[in-house]
Amino acid sequence: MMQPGLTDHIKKYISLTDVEEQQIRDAITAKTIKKKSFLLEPEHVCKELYFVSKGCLRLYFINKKLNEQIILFAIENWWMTDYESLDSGRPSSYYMQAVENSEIISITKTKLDELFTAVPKLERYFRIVQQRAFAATQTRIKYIYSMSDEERYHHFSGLFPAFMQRVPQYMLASYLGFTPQFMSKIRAKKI
Amino acid sequence: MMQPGLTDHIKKYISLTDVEEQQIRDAITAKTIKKKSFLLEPEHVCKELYFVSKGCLRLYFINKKLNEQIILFAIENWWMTDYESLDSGRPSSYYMQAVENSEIISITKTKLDELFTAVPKLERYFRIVQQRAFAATQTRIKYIYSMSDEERYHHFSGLFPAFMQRVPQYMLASYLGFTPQFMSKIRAKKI
DNA sequence: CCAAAAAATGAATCAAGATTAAGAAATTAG
DNA sequence: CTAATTTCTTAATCTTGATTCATTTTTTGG
Repeated sequence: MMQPGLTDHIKKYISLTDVEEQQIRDAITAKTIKKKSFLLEPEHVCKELYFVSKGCLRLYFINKKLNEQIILFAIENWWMTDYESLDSGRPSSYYMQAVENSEIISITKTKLDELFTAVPKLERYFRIVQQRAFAATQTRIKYIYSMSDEERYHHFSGLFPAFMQRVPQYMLASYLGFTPQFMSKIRAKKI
Repeated sequence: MMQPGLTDHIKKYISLTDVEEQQIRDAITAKTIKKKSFLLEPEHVCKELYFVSKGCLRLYFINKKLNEQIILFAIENWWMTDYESLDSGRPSSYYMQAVENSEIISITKTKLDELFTAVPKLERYFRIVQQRAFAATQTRIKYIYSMSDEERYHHFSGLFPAFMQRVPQYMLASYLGFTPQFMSKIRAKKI
């Protein structure tokens, strides 16, 4: 079953000729991945970028206290990769895992670089996508530094009520930077 | 006095013809700004991007407790703007201020958009720059979530000893997300 | 449908860092 | 050179959220 996939997303930002669209399709690989399966594990070099057509991914690492620490989620129409590893060629320190059964489009860094040469317009698409991602992360830092954990929980659940339903609470707690126990405590206060 | 400016930085990532270089020069404005002067204040719409040729900028806001909270520094060869305001046209909530007397290159969003049309190659430059900025912010979030404030202080001062000397301690404390008092406490332990 | 695993809750104690309130040191401007 | 402002430090107390450990609830797989 065909998802409203990558090229549709690209066409929201730039126009594509049929030829260009085909060049893109030739460079990418669609895959279906099951919940809990991994796209990347620590010590492996990250060689691909992933676009979520359907489903949800998380990027996390194991901190010193041996807890999972989620850095980022990606849902429909978001890209995810470990740019640090991808750019440097050094091993990643992250796990990238499907939180739900997901439809993913992957492209290797090599293929993407070729694609940038073949379809230079794509630079624009990625520039815009990257800029949005940066702005979102910037805003996240603002919230981390300006709200208490409890405030951030309420703020986040106000902004993304649907997403709250989609992932286990302990993952949200991790993403928001506190413990599941504390999350329970907040929720118990007022529902 | 001419700084090794923007076009030199651009040419680290893409090649430019003399014509293209001139087109860029025509679109930008160089300015010298004094320490403590503002490039952006809250309630104003951010209409420009700034590139630091020399000096240092900070982006901060006033939090609920009426303290300055620094979101980001920019030193030589970094861009700074409020993408949220720039993209949406809504008023910013940030101050952007020179931490040192600085040499800045500014370009309006309008001019930059024109420049992208005139010199499409620039999309690539900004895509790469944007990607690095995103990766850096991502890494920052990782550190926020995986280290204690004290650890983060030591980590940061290990990575950027020169920068530590450049800005007042209370600004570093703010950037790292804790109070100047706590910073003094850490420093008193062991120097 | 049931057993096992995963996820959520609860309560007691603890620790990192904030807050408050001085005061000392360093910078800056006139 | 000196007053004024800015920056840094110290110490006592307070708060938020972590830790620990146990239990309950929910989900999943066979």
